[in-house]
Amino acid sequence: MAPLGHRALPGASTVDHVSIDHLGDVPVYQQLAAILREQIASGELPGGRALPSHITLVQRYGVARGTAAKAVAMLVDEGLVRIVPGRGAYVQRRS
Amino acid sequence: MAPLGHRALPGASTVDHVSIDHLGDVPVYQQLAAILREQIASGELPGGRALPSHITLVQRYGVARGTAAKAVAMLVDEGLVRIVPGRGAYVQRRS
DNA sequence: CCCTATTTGTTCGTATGTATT
DNA sequence: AAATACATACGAACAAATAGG
Repeated sequence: MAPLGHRALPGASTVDHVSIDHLGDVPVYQQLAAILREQIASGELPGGRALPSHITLVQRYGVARGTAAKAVAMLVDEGLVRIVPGRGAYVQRRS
Repeated sequence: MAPLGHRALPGASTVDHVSIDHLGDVPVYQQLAAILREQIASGELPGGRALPSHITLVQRYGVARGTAAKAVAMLVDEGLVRIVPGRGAYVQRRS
């Protein structure tokens, strides 16, 4: 069994973002949720702003769409994000 | 149990919940396959009806998704169920 | 009104890694 | 060692809602 792609994410583009560790103990969807949660907390993703789409997250972080959806779903459960059907995911405006 | 013909509401599930024994000798996926097979045979799951999704089976019987998939795959092999990709698993219409 | 594109949600299939028996 | 079971992850396909042309 091939020891899974061990390549260190070649597209390590301008680290405007944190990379995902596909080999560590922390699940990918939890890592991605943590990244987005941090961007919300820091104001990089302010209230009312749309989150990157699933497809964008897939391209930007190298994860599967289902994994991206799972990460966003976590933020929805936490009340940080609101889904608008057919539109996208938006950062909740805090009162 | 499960008196046929007294169904007031279409979606009202008779909670005749058969439990899975995770400690016995019979593999979980075989137990689950037997449960579904019985529901098909009894008409509780008639021809054309969609089987519960993997996720539903996970929540309802407390098994892993892979185990639920394995159980459904058995019914497919037996010709009792037909898979429609992206849709779900449907009970075969018997002639 | 119809068509297309975008986005989210959900489905099944499959593979991997780990733990247990 | 082998079978079983679970969690995670990726891929592909279908559906519904929305928006714009």
